[in-house]
Amino acid sequence: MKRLLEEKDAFHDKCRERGLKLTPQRLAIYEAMRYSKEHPSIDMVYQKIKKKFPRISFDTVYRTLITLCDIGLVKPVEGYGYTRRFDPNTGQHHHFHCVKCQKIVDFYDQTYDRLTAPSKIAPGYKILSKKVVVEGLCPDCS
Amino acid sequence: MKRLLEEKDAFHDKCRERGLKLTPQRLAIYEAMRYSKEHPSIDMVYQKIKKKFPRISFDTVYRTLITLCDIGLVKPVEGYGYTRRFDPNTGQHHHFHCVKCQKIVDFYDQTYDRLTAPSKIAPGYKILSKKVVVEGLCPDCS
DNA sequence: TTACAAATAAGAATTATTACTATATAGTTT
DNA sequence: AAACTATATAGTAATAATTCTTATTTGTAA
Repeated sequence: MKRLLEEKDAFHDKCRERGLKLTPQRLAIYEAMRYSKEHPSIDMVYQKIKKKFPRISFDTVYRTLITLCDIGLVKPVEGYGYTRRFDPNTGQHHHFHCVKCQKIVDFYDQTYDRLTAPSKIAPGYKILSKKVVVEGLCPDCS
Repeated sequence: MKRLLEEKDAFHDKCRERGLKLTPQRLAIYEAMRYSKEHPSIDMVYQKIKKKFPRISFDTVYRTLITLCDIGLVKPVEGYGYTRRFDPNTGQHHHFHCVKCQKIVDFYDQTYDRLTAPSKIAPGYKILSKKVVVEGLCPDCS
């Protein structure tokens, strides 16, 4: 309970900081993302939110997810040509993609975290993030 | 010139092997991909091919790129929610993505190539590929 | 509590992706 | 070299994803 309140406040502060209004829709979208594990698409979030806000528009969910990316509360997930998906986990981690069912699984690995940028792309390039993407078949599909 | 012929033959053989017919369209699409450096989208390939084959349909380009992926001559590129793009480089390499202009740059790094799969995702998961994706700003954008 | 900038809903427009069908063609086989 | 047949293609239509427009509503700061 305390944790919930703290997060709500963190979100509150982040919005304030950026001059964004704290609307119920925006908060609901953030919370739906925050506790999701499935790296949802815009439509998946929209379907979930609709249960609480039957009158919310798809566009609001769409814009809000982009906004949440802009302020760094969620991240777009790298994908292979299907729908865009989002990740509430903004910390350093890596992804496994199932090539069959398109499931995306987070994993943590210190070796991967410690990778340094190769010197070849260093000069002129400003590096913002590095991550390892593993593809294969998940236990359900293999 | 010799190299060109060899590649044409390699393509020829690969098609034969899979029971695919060697059509001028298919060859043109393959060659357009083969010598591209920009990780083109379906539409980029279509626009290029149209100059040689004004009557080619978008669908043919679309289907052919999927076919080329199926037979392993090109690979879909991991992307962040924009249009699907393809890579003629099927060897082990890694990508830099410019977050501003969406340019994708190949790079090679032996340390990255040698990464092993973390034990956490080993049991049950069948790993097919691993690659490092670096995001940031390219020299033109930074 | 009022004014105002920002956010929303609703729907339309745009762009991307995929599917369908009649015709044409590559690669045989006769 | 003519005919055959399984694919492949062009043309177009359908579906899905993304973005824009406009009128209205709502947080927030004064």
